[in-house]
Formats: sequence, structure tokens, C-alpha cells
Amino acid sequence: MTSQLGLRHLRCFIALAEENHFGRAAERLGITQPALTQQIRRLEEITGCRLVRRRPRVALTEAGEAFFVRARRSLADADAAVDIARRTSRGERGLLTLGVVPSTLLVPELPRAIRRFRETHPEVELRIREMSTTEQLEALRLERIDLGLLREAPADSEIASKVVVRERFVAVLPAGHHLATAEPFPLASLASEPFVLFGKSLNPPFYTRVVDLCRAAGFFPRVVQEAPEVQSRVSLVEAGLGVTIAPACIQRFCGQDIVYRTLDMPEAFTTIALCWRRRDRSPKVEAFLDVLMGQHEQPVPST
Amino acid sequence: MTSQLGLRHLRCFIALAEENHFGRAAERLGITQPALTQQIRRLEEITGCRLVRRRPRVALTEAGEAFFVRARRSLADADAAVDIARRTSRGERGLLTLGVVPSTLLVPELPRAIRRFRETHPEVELRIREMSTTEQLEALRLERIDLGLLREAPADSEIASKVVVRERFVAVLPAGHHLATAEPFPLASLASEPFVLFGKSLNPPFYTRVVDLCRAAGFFPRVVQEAPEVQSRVSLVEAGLGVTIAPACIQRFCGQDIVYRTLDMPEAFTTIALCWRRRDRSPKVEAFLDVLMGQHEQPVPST
DNA sequence: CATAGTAATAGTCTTACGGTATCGCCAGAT
DNA sequence: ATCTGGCGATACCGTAAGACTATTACTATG
Repeated sequence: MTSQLGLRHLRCFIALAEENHFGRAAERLGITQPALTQQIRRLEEITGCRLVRRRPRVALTEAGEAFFVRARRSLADADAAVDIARRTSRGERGLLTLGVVPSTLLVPELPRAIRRFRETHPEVELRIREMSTTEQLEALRLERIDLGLLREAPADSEIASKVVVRERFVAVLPAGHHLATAEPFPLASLASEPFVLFGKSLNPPFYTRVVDLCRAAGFFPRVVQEAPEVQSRVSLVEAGLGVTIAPACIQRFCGQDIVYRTLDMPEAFTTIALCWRRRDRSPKVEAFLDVLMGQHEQPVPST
Repeated sequence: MTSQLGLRHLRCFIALAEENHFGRAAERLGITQPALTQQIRRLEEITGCRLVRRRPRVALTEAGEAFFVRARRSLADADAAVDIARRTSRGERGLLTLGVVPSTLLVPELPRAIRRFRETHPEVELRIREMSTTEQLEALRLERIDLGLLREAPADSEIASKVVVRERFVAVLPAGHHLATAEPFPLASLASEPFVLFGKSLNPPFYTRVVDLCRAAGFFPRVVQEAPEVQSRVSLVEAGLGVTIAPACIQRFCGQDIVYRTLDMPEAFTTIALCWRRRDRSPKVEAFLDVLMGQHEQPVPST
């Protein structure tokens, strides 16, 4: 029966084939010469043919040479299997799928963190999928993504999260708007302005956050136009459809027809959070978090 | 230590990965479920990481999937190694180097035997090298060829041989020669003719055989020209340089300017023999001999 | 003929592995 | 809520593989 064959036989045979000497091969294997003799004899019993010619010197037979080629490959694959399993389990290798809200990548720390992760974990395939916050939470639950990068950490028993960036809100106004020069900027002054916003379903907590800020300033925003992407909202403001408030990173979009004003409320900020399945203590996820957190000592930079 | 790993672990793991069920996998392996559980546990201890998730159902972890790919290849190679070693030792596979004197291949049985061997042993690479009889004996001793096909079996303690073909000698004369019509042909009539022959060193026993035949006919051949290849000697006869005697197979070279005459001596024959190292009971050699002998019941056909 | 080098053999002990019996856990039915 | 069946884990025991020490057998070489 072939099933008698063990990797130990292969290891012994390969050492012998490479040393052409029972004593030296045994030494290399860390066993004694009689033990090696036994292993080789057993191997020849299993295969049913002579693999090694012992006299006048140790040398492989033709069958032995044929065996040797495959044996070495077999052993290499076995060792590689162990090695790769270990690296995979340590999160050094494998597939990591990350959902992102496109606008989060405007914060320079985040692309930088991704780049650093790829450099430190070259064997991890990082697959990035753009999706809304709501879609990410669903995708996490369905295990379609391993991590989500979204705005406003959700309160969820299954999903854990960690705030990675804190951003102030800014008012976004078309150039030439009658409020465009005020500084510092009171949110209340937008009370009667038409708003460009996003649908609540895309990210209810974030939507609520925006509305609550307006409430605190004494008004309820009058939404005249919706657009899911913040870039689109800014463009619509630029086109004169209304005003909006948005996270500070949006100021990276600059243009002649657009003006940003920092709000005067210290509580007017929003957070970007990294989310994962709470029960999934996957080391890949840990590794990504480590890199993201590790790159600057203070875990929550604010802009 | 990786060195703890055994093929048994791999076999168990692969069965489990394919069945996704301890009971069924164990059954397929011909062992009981607790034994399989132990093997998998041990494997996970060796690799140092979980390879199998057991709840809610048996499924591989990502590390397990990575392990699986290599493990299967490793096992396949190990099994292939055994299989190929066995086939090689049976002479069904490997390299068989055959030295031949070119003229022997003029006897139709021999190319036919080679063809048949290739058909019945498709995994044996048959390498044919043209060389003189003397060169073959040396090459056999140096293990540069496994078999030699030559004229006149040598008496040699190291080299075994088997006669495979017996051929009559024929006289080779230029057309129009004054003896070219005599039939049956007495060798003695060539007594005073100039001979085209080969150097004794190419094959001393064969040379001696030719000379002894002439002696028996009452003369010593007067050699006026030497050529190692029998084809060349015939061409030289054709060109009128002299006469010669040669094995009957040479009659396959026919032409307007050449005439063959069968000698009237019944003892005027020569043999083609297959030779091998006496101590080398290689099954490839056996296999070749079997095919060569087996194709016609009578082992020594004569022409 | 003696000797050194090298592989094979003998005898003993440890450990791996397989078997039987049984436990623990979870899901679906009552 | 409790019962029950399916399934994997654990406990314990017996057999056999494998390693070690000591020794023998064979060869090539001085």
C-alpha cells in the first residue's frame, strides 16, 4: 500500500540522495545512521523496488532518480503548505476586502494608510470596493467585505468600529453668494438657504448628524436637491442650486466658483470609522487596524 | 517543528476538506472519526493555526484553503513518485541507450524489434547510438550504453550476449567480373583477388572470422583497401577496387554494377548479438531482450 | 593480512496512531 | 422549556513505527 509512505521517508531519502552517504545524511537529519538505514529500507519495501545502490558507493538507481525528483517537489509543497497556512493565519497573506465611501479617501491619511499596508503586507491582496455606508454594513454582515470605511460609526451589536479620523464641517457656498465673505461663519445664517443634500437612506446616522447640527442652529434644512456623492453636491452648489455643509476634506476640490467657510460651532464635526464583524477576530483585520492606527501616535487626527 | 508533519496528516486533511464532514471523511479514509479528529488536531498543532472551522458546519478557514492547495499537490507528487519509481524499476520507463553497428539495422527483424519495443514501452526513451563493435564493448563497460547490437558475440567475463540473428556470408563482386556468373560460388575462387576489408581493430573477432573462412578455403586475403562501413566497402567493390565477402543483409544494396554470390560453404555465416553488462540485471534490458526474442518463436533466424 | 570505513542487524524504549466507549454541544421537534 | 438526534471532542488502552546504543558484516586499501 502506498498509504504506508510518510514524509519522513521522503526527507530521509532526499538527504541520502544529496549526501550519498548514510552517516552524513543521518547527521544532517539529526538522527543516527541505523535509523536512516531503517527508513530507507522501509521506503524500498513500500515502493517495492531498489532506490539506492549501496556498493561500491551510495548512489541512486534509475528508479531512485525518478523518485527523487517527485519526492523533492512533494516535500517542498508540504513545507510550503505549512508556511503559507501560518502566514495566512497571521494576516500576512490572503485576501482583504475593504469597502470605502469614496469621499473618505479624500482625507490624506487614509490613502497613505492603504499604501503603507500594501507595503508591509505585500502578500495580502487588498481589494477595495466603493460603496455607501449602508451598503457596507450589509456587506459586512454578509461577509462580502472584511472591513468598511464609512462616516459615523454605527451602533450595532454585530459590528465593531473604531474612529480613525475626525473632521470639522464646512459650509459650501457658491462664489459671489451674499454670505460668502462672512468669517467665522455662523451655521444659522444658512437657515433660509436652499440645501443640496443626500438621501437619508445612504447613511441615516450621518444624515441625522447634519440635520441635528442645523436644528441646534435653529432651523431645519430645506433640501431642494439630492445627490449621493459629496463631489456631486459641491458641483451642484457651484452651479448655484443651493448651499450645503460637508466634511472639511471636501476643500480639496477647489475652483473659482466655490467658497468654503469653517463653521463657528466647535461641535460641528463628523467622524470616519473603520468597521468589522465583531466576532471576526481575523488577524488580517487586526493587521490593517494596526497599520492605520500606528502611522500617527494620536489615533484620531482632526482637520 | 515542521518535521513532525506526515503524509498521513495531509491525507486526512484532504479527505476532510473534500467531505466537509468528519464521519464521512473518516469512513473514506478507512479509519474511525476520533482518529481523524486527532489527526486534524495534531495537524493544527503542527502548523500552529486553525485550518478547519467546525461550527456551525465543517469548513476550511482561509489558512486551511491555502494549505489545501499545496497539500493536495504534495500528496499527488508523493504518490506519483512511488508509481514512477515502480514503473522505472520494472523497465517500463526510463532511458535505454542502445549501441548499434549501422549495418545490423539492415536485417529487417532488428528495426522491427525496435519499433515493437517503442510501442510496448512508450515511456522508455530509447536512444540509439551508432558505434563500432569495439566501441560498444568499451561503452558497455563504462556504462555509457545499456545494450550493444554488434557482430560476433565477444567472449568476455563482464559482458553477456545473446545471438539474435545468423547470416550467411556472400561474396561481393563488381558486375562484369570474370567470376560474377559462377553459382554456387566457391570462396577459394577469390584466392588471388584484391580484397576490400575493414581494420581489425574495429571488431577483432569478426575480422578473425573472415580471415579464418578464407584460410579454410586455402588462402589469406590480400587487402588492398580498408573501409570501416560495409556500405562503403560495397561501393568500393562497385568502383572496381577489389572484391569482398560480407553478411547477406548487404544484398539490400543493389545496383547495376554490383553482384552478390552466396558462398557454397555451410559454415560461412556470422552472427549478430545483443550484449549487456552481465551484472546489470536491469529490467529495461530484460524487457528489450524479451521483445527482441519474443517476436518470432525461433530465436535465431537465418537469412 | 590487517585495518579503517561504512552499511546492516539486534535489542530496547518511546511515541504516534488507531480502536472502543463516552461526553458535550447545538439545532430542531414536541 | 424539555427532549432527542447528529456530530465532533475526549479518555483510555493496545499495537506498531521509529529512534537509540551496541555490535556485526562487508570492502577497499595500506
